[in-house]
Amino acid sequence: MNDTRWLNPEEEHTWRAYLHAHRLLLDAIDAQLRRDSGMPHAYYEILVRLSETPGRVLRMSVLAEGTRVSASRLSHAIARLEERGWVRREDCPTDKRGQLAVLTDEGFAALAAAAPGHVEAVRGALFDALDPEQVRWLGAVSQTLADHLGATGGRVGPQEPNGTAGAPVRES
Amino acid sequence: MNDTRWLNPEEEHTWRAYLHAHRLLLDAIDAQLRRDSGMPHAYYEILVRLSETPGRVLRMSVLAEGTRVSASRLSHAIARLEERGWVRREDCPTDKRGQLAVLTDEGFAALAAAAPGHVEAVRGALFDALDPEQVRWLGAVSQTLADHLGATGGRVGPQEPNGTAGAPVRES
DNA sequence: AGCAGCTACTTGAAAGCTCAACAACCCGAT
DNA sequence: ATCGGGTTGTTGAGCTTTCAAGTAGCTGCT
Repeated sequence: MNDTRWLNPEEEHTWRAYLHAHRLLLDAIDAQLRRDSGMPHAYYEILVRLSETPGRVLRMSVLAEGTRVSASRLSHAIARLEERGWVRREDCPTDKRGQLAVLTDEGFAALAAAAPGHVEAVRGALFDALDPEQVRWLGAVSQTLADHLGATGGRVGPQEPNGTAGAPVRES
Repeated sequence: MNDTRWLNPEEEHTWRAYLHAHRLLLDAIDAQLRRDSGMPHAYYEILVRLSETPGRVLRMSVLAEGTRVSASRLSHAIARLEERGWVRREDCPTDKRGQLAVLTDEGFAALAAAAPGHVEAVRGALFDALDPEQVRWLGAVSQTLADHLGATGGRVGPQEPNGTAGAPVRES
Protein backbone atom coordinates (compact mmCIF):
# COMPACT_ATOMS: atom_id res chain seq x y z
CA MET A 1 0.00 0.00 0.00
CA ASN A 2 2.50 2.49 1.22
CA ASP A 3 6.03 1.64 0.26
CA THR A 4 7.39 5.14 0.53
CA ARG A 5 10.76 5.15 2.19
CA TRP A 6 10.08 7.94 4.66
CA LEU A 7 12.92 9.77 6.23
CA ASN A 8 14.16 8.40 9.52
CA PRO A 9 14.44 10.82 12.42
CA GLU A 10 18.07 11.67 11.79
CA GLU A 11 17.43 12.30 8.11
CA GLU A 12 14.38 14.34 8.92
CA HIS A 13 16.33 16.46 11.35
CA THR A 14 19.20 16.88 8.93
CA TRP A 15 16.92 17.89 6.12
CA ARG A 16 15.09 20.45 8.16
CA ALA A 17 18.23 21.88 9.63
CA TYR A 18 19.68 22.07 6.16
CA LEU A 19 16.68 23.90 4.75
CA HIS A 20 16.60 26.20 7.71
CA ALA A 21 20.29 27.06 7.59
CA HIS A 22 20.30 27.45 3.88
CA ARG A 23 17.36 29.77 3.80
CA LEU A 24 18.87 32.02 6.45
CA LEU A 25 22.22 31.99 4.73
CA LEU A 26 21.07 32.75 1.23
CA ASP A 27 18.53 35.29 2.38
CA ALA A 28 21.25 37.12 4.27
CA ILE A 29 23.58 37.05 1.28
CA ASP A 30 20.93 38.13 -1.16
CA ALA A 31 19.63 40.88 1.10
CA GLN A 32 23.10 42.27 1.62
CA LEU A 33 23.75 42.45 -2.10
CA ARG A 34 20.40 43.98 -2.90
CA ARG A 35 20.70 46.52 -0.15
CA ASP A 36 24.31 47.56 -0.62
CA SER A 37 24.81 47.01 -4.33
CA GLY A 38 21.36 46.94 -5.83
CA MET A 39 21.74 43.54 -7.41
CA PRO A 40 20.35 40.16 -6.55
CA HIS A 41 22.83 37.40 -5.90
CA ALA A 42 21.97 35.76 -9.19
CA TYR A 43 23.27 38.77 -11.06
CA TYR A 44 26.39 38.86 -8.99
CA GLU A 45 27.11 35.29 -9.96
CA ILE A 46 26.70 36.08 -13.61
CA LEU A 47 29.04 39.02 -13.37
CA VAL A 48 31.61 36.94 -11.51
CA ARG A 49 31.54 34.28 -14.16
CA LEU A 50 32.06 36.79 -16.89
CA SER A 51 34.79 38.58 -15.00
CA GLU A 52 36.85 35.43 -14.72
CA THR A 53 36.90 34.70 -18.37
CA PRO A 54 39.59 35.90 -20.76
CA GLY A 55 38.11 38.87 -22.55
CA ARG A 56 35.23 38.82 -20.09
CA VAL A 57 33.04 37.23 -22.71
CA LEU A 58 31.01 34.07 -22.61
CA ARG A 59 28.45 32.50 -24.83
CA MET A 60 24.97 32.47 -23.38
CA SER A 61 24.83 28.71 -23.34
CA VAL A 62 28.16 28.41 -21.57
CA LEU A 63 27.20 31.05 -19.08
CA ALA A 64 23.90 29.33 -18.44
CA GLU A 65 25.67 26.06 -17.87
CA GLY A 66 28.25 27.67 -15.64
CA THR A 67 25.80 29.46 -13.43
CA ARG A 68 23.27 26.65 -13.50
CA VAL A 69 20.39 28.78 -14.62
CA SER A 70 17.85 28.11 -17.32
CA ALA A 71 18.33 29.64 -20.74
CA SER A 72 15.21 31.67 -20.31
CA ARG A 73 16.19 33.06 -16.99
CA LEU A 74 19.60 33.98 -18.24
CA SER A 75 18.14 35.68 -21.25
CA HIS A 76 15.92 37.85 -19.09
CA ALA A 77 18.72 38.52 -16.65
CA ILE A 78 21.15 39.57 -19.35
CA ALA A 79 18.49 41.84 -20.77
CA ARG A 80 18.33 43.65 -17.47
CA LEU A 81 22.05 43.75 -16.99
CA GLU A 82 22.22 45.22 -20.46
CA GLU A 83 19.79 47.97 -19.49
CA ARG A 84 22.11 48.88 -16.66
CA GLY A 85 25.03 48.96 -19.03
CA TRP A 86 26.84 46.22 -17.19
CA VAL A 87 26.75 43.70 -19.98
CA ARG A 88 26.60 43.97 -23.73
CA ARG A 89 25.43 41.39 -26.23
CA GLU A 90 27.37 40.51 -29.35
CA ASP A 91 26.73 38.10 -32.13
CA CYS A 92 28.72 34.93 -32.01
CA PRO A 93 31.06 34.87 -35.01
CA THR A 94 31.14 31.11 -35.40
CA ASP A 95 27.49 30.29 -34.88
CA LYS A 96 24.80 32.64 -36.04
CA ARG A 97 22.39 31.31 -33.45
CA GLY A 98 24.77 32.19 -30.69
CA GLN A 99 25.05 35.31 -28.59
CA LEU A 100 27.98 36.45 -26.53
CA ALA A 101 27.56 38.24 -23.26
CA VAL A 102 30.34 40.74 -22.69
CA LEU A 103 31.04 42.31 -19.33
CA THR A 104 31.47 46.05 -19.79
CA ASP A 105 33.87 48.19 -17.81
CA GLU A 106 30.92 49.58 -15.90
CA GLY A 107 29.85 46.05 -15.14
CA PHE A 108 33.28 45.16 -13.89
CA ALA A 109 33.36 48.29 -11.78
CA ALA A 110 29.99 47.46 -10.29
CA LEU A 111 31.21 44.00 -9.47
CA ALA A 112 34.43 45.26 -7.96
CA ALA A 113 32.45 47.68 -5.85
CA ALA A 114 30.10 44.98 -4.67
CA ALA A 115 32.69 42.31 -3.97
CA PRO A 116 34.17 43.41 -0.64
CA GLY A 117 30.82 43.76 1.06
CA HIS A 118 29.67 40.49 -0.38
CA VAL A 119 32.75 38.61 0.73
CA GLU A 120 32.42 40.05 4.20
CA ALA A 121 28.83 38.91 4.26
CA VAL A 122 29.78 35.39 3.21
CA ARG A 123 32.51 35.28 5.77
CA GLY A 124 30.32 36.63 8.50
CA ALA A 125 27.36 34.42 7.70
CA LEU A 126 29.19 31.22 6.92
CA PHE A 127 32.86 30.90 7.70
CA ASP A 128 32.87 32.76 10.97
CA ALA A 129 30.40 30.24 12.31
CA LEU A 130 32.31 27.12 11.33
CA ASP A 131 35.56 25.66 12.58
CA PRO A 132 38.10 24.36 10.06
CA GLU A 133 36.94 20.79 10.31
CA GLN A 134 33.37 21.81 9.60
CA VAL A 135 34.50 23.83 6.62
CA ARG A 136 36.32 20.82 5.24
CA TRP A 137 33.28 18.63 5.67
CA LEU A 138 30.96 21.19 4.18
CA GLY A 139 33.21 21.40 1.16
CA ALA A 140 33.42 17.66 0.81
CA VAL A 141 29.72 17.07 1.22
CA SER A 142 28.89 19.85 -1.21
CA GLN A 143 31.28 18.44 -3.74
CA THR A 144 29.83 14.97 -3.41
CA LEU A 145 26.38 16.35 -3.79
CA ALA A 146 27.22 18.50 -6.76
CA ASP A 147 28.78 15.54 -8.52
CA HIS A 148 25.81 13.36 -7.72
CA LEU A 149 23.25 15.87 -8.88
CA GLY A 150 25.24 17.06 -11.83
CA ALA A 151 25.52 13.54 -13.12
CA THR A 152 22.12 12.26 -12.09
CA GLY A 153 19.22 14.47 -11.28
CA GLY A 154 20.58 17.86 -12.18
CA ARG A 155 20.20 20.08 -15.13
CA VAL A 156 22.95 18.76 -17.36
CA GLY A 157 25.77 16.49 -18.23
CA PRO A 158 29.52 17.00 -18.14
CA GLN A 159 30.40 18.85 -14.99
CA GLU A 160 33.13 21.32 -14.48
CA PRO A 161 34.46 21.03 -10.95
CA ASN A 162 33.07 24.38 -10.11
CA GLY A 163 30.33 26.49 -8.61
CA THR A 164 30.02 30.25 -8.58
CA ALA A 165 30.60 33.53 -6.84
CA GLY A 166 33.22 34.89 -4.56
CA ALA A 167 35.32 37.77 -5.67
CA PRO A 168 35.77 38.91 -9.20
CA VAL A 169 39.08 38.01 -10.70
CA ARG A 170 41.63 39.57 -8.41
CA GLU A 171 43.63 41.84 -10.61
CA SER A 172 47.02 40.82 -9.38
CA MET B 1 43.52 50.64 1.13
CA ASN B 2 42.03 47.23 0.74
CA ASP B 3 41.51 45.42 3.99
CA THR B 4 38.87 43.04 2.75
CA ARG B 5 39.46 39.58 4.12
CA TRP B 6 39.07 37.71 0.85
CA LEU B 7 38.30 34.05 0.88
CA ASN B 8 41.27 31.74 0.85
CA PRO B 9 41.33 29.02 -1.81
CA GLU B 10 39.72 26.43 0.39
CA GLU B 11 36.97 28.75 1.45
CA GLU B 12 36.44 29.84 -2.11
CA HIS B 13 36.15 26.28 -3.26
CA THR B 14 33.83 25.38 -0.41
CA TRP B 15 31.58 28.33 -1.07
CA ARG B 16 31.29 27.62 -4.76
CA ALA B 17 30.71 23.94 -4.25
CA TYR B 18 28.09 24.78 -1.68
CA LEU B 19 26.26 27.17 -3.97
CA HIS B 20 26.49 24.75 -6.82
CA ALA B 21 25.23 21.78 -4.84
CA HIS B 22 22.53 23.74 -3.20
CA ARG B 23 21.17 25.15 -6.40
CA LEU B 24 21.02 21.74 -8.02
CA LEU B 25 19.42 20.23 -4.97
CA LEU B 26 16.73 22.82 -4.40
CA ASP B 27 15.98 23.16 -8.09
CA ALA B 28 15.45 19.43 -8.31
CA ILE B 29 13.20 19.41 -5.26
CA ASP B 30 11.21 22.40 -6.38
CA ALA B 31 10.84 21.13 -9.93
CA GLN B 32 9.62 17.76 -8.73
CA LEU B 33 6.96 19.32 -6.55
CA ARG B 34 5.81 21.74 -9.21
CA ARG B 35 5.67 19.07 -11.85
CA ASP B 36 4.04 16.29 -9.86
CA SER B 37 1.96 18.22 -7.38
CA GLY B 38 1.55 21.68 -8.83
CA MET B 39 2.98 23.49 -5.85
CA PRO B 40 6.29 25.19 -5.23
CA HIS B 41 8.39 23.95 -2.38
CA ALA B 42 7.58 27.04 -0.33
CA TYR B 43 3.92 26.10 -0.29
CA TYR B 44 4.73 22.56 0.63
CA GLU B 45 6.63 23.79 3.64
CA ILE B 46 3.70 25.90 4.76
CA LEU B 47 1.30 22.99 4.45
CA VAL B 48 3.68 20.75 6.39
CA ARG B 49 3.92 23.21 9.20
CA LEU B 50 0.18 23.50 9.45
CA SER B 51 -0.32 19.77 9.23
CA GLU B 52 1.88 19.18 12.24
CA THR B 53 0.01 21.46 14.53
CA PRO B 54 -2.87 20.38 16.76
CA GLY B 55 -6.00 21.50 14.97
CA ARG B 56 -3.91 22.27 11.92
CA VAL B 57 -4.11 25.95 12.72
CA LEU B 58 -1.40 28.50 13.20
CA ARG B 59 -1.29 32.20 13.54
CA MET B 60 0.23 33.98 10.62
CA SER B 61 3.07 35.36 12.68
CA VAL B 62 3.92 31.96 14.12
CA LEU B 63 3.74 30.36 10.73
CA ALA B 64 5.97 33.04 9.27
CA GLU B 65 8.47 32.53 12.03
CA GLY B 66 8.35 28.78 11.66
CA THR B 67 8.86 28.74 7.92
CA ARG B 68 11.33 31.61 7.97
CA VAL B 69 9.35 33.62 5.51
CA SER B 70 8.55 37.31 5.51
CA ALA B 71 5.11 38.36 6.64
CA SER B 72 4.40 39.77 3.23
CA ARG B 73 5.39 36.66 1.39
CA LEU B 74 3.35 34.52 3.70
CA SER B 75 0.34 36.73 3.28
CA HIS B 76 0.54 36.42 -0.48
CA ALA B 77 1.17 32.72 -0.28
CA ILE B 78 -1.78 32.09 2.01
CA ALA B 79 -3.94 34.10 -0.34
CA ARG B 80 -3.06 31.72 -3.11
CA LEU B 81 -3.45 28.64 -1.00
CA GLU B 82 -6.84 29.96 -0.03
CA GLU B 83 -7.83 30.30 -3.68
CA ARG B 84 -7.03 26.64 -4.10
CA GLY B 85 -9.12 25.77 -1.09
CA TRP B 86 -6.16 24.31 0.77
CA VAL B 87 -6.12 26.83 3.55
CA ARG B 88 -8.77 28.99 5.17
CA ARG B 89 -8.32 32.18 7.15
CA GLU B 90 -10.00 32.80 10.45
CA ASP B 91 -9.96 35.69 12.84
CA CYS B 92 -7.84 35.23 15.89
CA PRO B 93 -10.13 35.22 18.92
CA THR B 94 -7.62 36.67 21.35
CA ASP B 95 -6.10 39.39 19.21
CA LYS B 96 -8.16 41.26 16.72
CA ARG B 97 -5.12 42.03 14.61
CA GLY B 98 -4.33 38.38 14.25
CA GLN B 99 -5.31 35.91 11.58
CA LEU B 100 -5.27 32.15 11.80
CA ALA B 101 -4.37 29.98 8.86
CA VAL B 102 -6.27 26.72 8.94
CA LEU B 103 -5.34 23.74 6.81
CA THR B 104 -8.47 22.38 5.15
CA ASP B 105 -9.12 18.74 4.49
CA GLU B 106 -8.45 19.37 0.82
CA GLY B 107 -5.17 20.95 1.78
CA PHE B 108 -4.22 18.01 3.90
CA ALA B 109 -5.17 15.65 1.11
CA ALA B 110 -3.06 17.60 -1.35
CA LEU B 111 -0.14 17.43 1.05
CA ALA B 112 -0.60 13.74 1.66
CA ALA B 113 -0.69 13.16 -2.07
CA ALA B 114 2.45 15.17 -2.63
CA ALA B 115 4.48 13.79 0.23
CA PRO B 116 5.62 10.41 -1.08
CA GLY B 117 6.99 11.82 -4.29
CA HIS B 118 8.64 14.64 -2.46
CA VAL B 119 10.30 12.37 0.07
CA GLU B 120 11.54 10.14 -2.68
CA ALA B 121 12.98 13.18 -4.39
CA VAL B 122 14.75 14.31 -1.24
CA ARG B 123 16.09 10.86 -0.68
CA GLY B 124 17.20 10.45 -4.24
CA ALA B 125 18.76 13.87 -4.50
CA LEU B 126 20.35 14.09 -1.09
CA PHE B 127 20.56 11.03 1.11
CA ASP B 128 21.30 8.50 -1.59
CA ALA B 129 24.43 10.46 -2.40
CA LEU B 130 25.82 10.68 1.10
CA ASP B 131 27.23 8.09 3.42
CA PRO B 132 26.16 8.10 7.09
CA GLU B 133 29.16 10.08 8.24
CA GLN B 134 28.47 12.77 5.69
CA VAL B 135 24.85 12.92 6.76
CA ARG B 136 25.92 13.42 10.34
CA TRP B 137 28.27 16.20 9.39
CA LEU B 138 25.75 17.87 7.18
CA GLY B 139 23.29 17.85 10.02
CA ALA B 140 25.81 19.20 12.48
CA VAL B 141 27.07 21.93 10.19
CA SER B 142 23.54 22.94 9.28
CA GLN B 143 22.57 23.11 12.89
CA THR B 144 25.59 25.23 13.76
CA LEU B 145 24.83 27.55 10.91
CA ALA B 146 21.18 27.84 11.73
CA ASP B 147 21.99 28.73 15.30
CA HIS B 148 24.58 31.23 14.21
CA LEU B 149 22.34 32.91 11.68
CA GLY B 150 19.24 32.69 13.77
CA ALA B 151 20.97 34.44 16.61
CA THR B 152 23.12 36.84 14.64
CA GLY B 153 22.37 37.79 11.09
CA GLY B 154 19.10 36.06 10.50
CA ARG B 155 15.57 37.19 10.50
CA VAL B 156 14.72 36.86 14.18
CA GLY B 157 15.41 36.07 17.74
CA PRO B 158 14.49 33.09 19.89
CA GLN B 159 15.10 30.00 17.80
CA GLU B 160 13.20 26.80 17.92
CA PRO B 161 15.56 23.92 17.15
CA ASN B 162 13.79 23.31 13.90
CA GLY B 163 13.56 23.75 10.16
CA THR B 164 10.81 22.70 7.83
CA ALA B 165 9.41 20.14 5.42
CA GLY B 166 9.51 16.43 5.15
CA ALA B 167 6.36 14.42 5.40
CA PRO B 168 3.12 15.68 6.81
CA VAL B 169 2.28 14.36 10.20
CA ARG B 170 2.31 10.62 9.84
CA GLU B 171 -1.13 9.54 10.91
CA SER B 172 -0.04 6.66 13.08
C1' DA C 1 20.37 20.53 -52.70
C1' DG C 2 16.84 19.69 -49.44
C1' DC C 3 14.86 18.10 -45.39
C1' DA C 4 14.24 16.34 -40.62
C1' DG C 5 15.59 16.97 -36.25
C1' DC C 6 18.31 19.09 -32.98
C1' DT C 7 20.43 23.23 -30.63
C1' DA C 8 20.56 28.25 -29.22
C1' DC C 9 18.28 31.88 -27.78
C1' DT C 10 14.15 34.91 -27.12
C1' DT C 11 9.59 36.19 -25.86
C1' DG C 12 5.24 36.91 -23.27
C1' DA C 13 2.30 35.64 -19.80
C1' DA C 14 1.57 33.85 -15.35
C1' DA C 15 3.32 33.07 -10.89
C1' DG C 16 6.22 34.26 -6.97
C1' DC C 17 9.02 37.38 -4.16
C1' DT C 18 10.56 41.90 -2.18
C1' DC C 19 9.97 46.30 -0.59
C1' DA C 20 7.67 50.16 1.19
C1' DA C 21 3.55 51.98 2.71
C1' DC C 22 -0.53 51.33 5.19
C1' DA C 23 -4.62 50.13 8.31
C1' DA C 24 -5.93 48.13 12.45
C1' DC C 25 -5.00 46.91 16.85
C1' DC C 26 -2.49 46.11 21.44
C1' DC C 27 0.00 47.86 25.44
C1' DG C 28 2.04 50.79 28.75
C1' DA C 29 2.58 55.30 30.53
C1' DT C 30 0.68 59.33 31.65
C1' DA D 1 -9.05 58.06 28.71
C1' DT D 2 -5.86 58.71 25.61
C1' DC D 3 -1.72 59.00 23.42
C1' DG D 4 2.70 57.22 21.61
C1' DG D 5 5.02 53.47 20.09
C1' DG D 6 5.23 48.86 18.88
C1' DT D 7 2.98 44.70 16.63
C1' DT D 8 0.11 42.15 13.10
C1' DG D 9 -1.17 41.52 8.87
C1' DT D 10 -2.36 43.23 4.09
C1' DT D 11 -1.70 45.55 -0.23
C1' DG D 12 0.23 47.10 -4.65
C1' DA D 13 3.99 47.97 -7.52
C1' DG D 14 8.05 46.41 -9.45
C1' DC D 15 11.20 42.88 -10.30
C1' DT D 16 12.61 37.92 -10.95
C1' DT D 17 11.60 33.31 -12.23
C1' DT D 18 9.09 29.74 -14.66
C1' DC D 19 6.76 27.68 -18.35
C1' DA D 20 5.38 27.06 -22.91
C1' DA D 21 5.81 28.60 -27.38
C1' DG D 22 8.26 30.43 -31.09
C1' DT D 23 12.25 31.85 -34.36
C1' DA D 24 16.52 30.93 -36.44
C1' DG D 25 20.40 28.35 -37.55
C1' DC D 26 23.20 24.16 -37.46
C1' DT D 27 23.98 19.10 -38.83
C1' DG D 28 23.69 14.84 -40.84
C1' DC D 29 21.26 12.02 -44.18
C1' DT D 30 19.54 11.09 -48.59
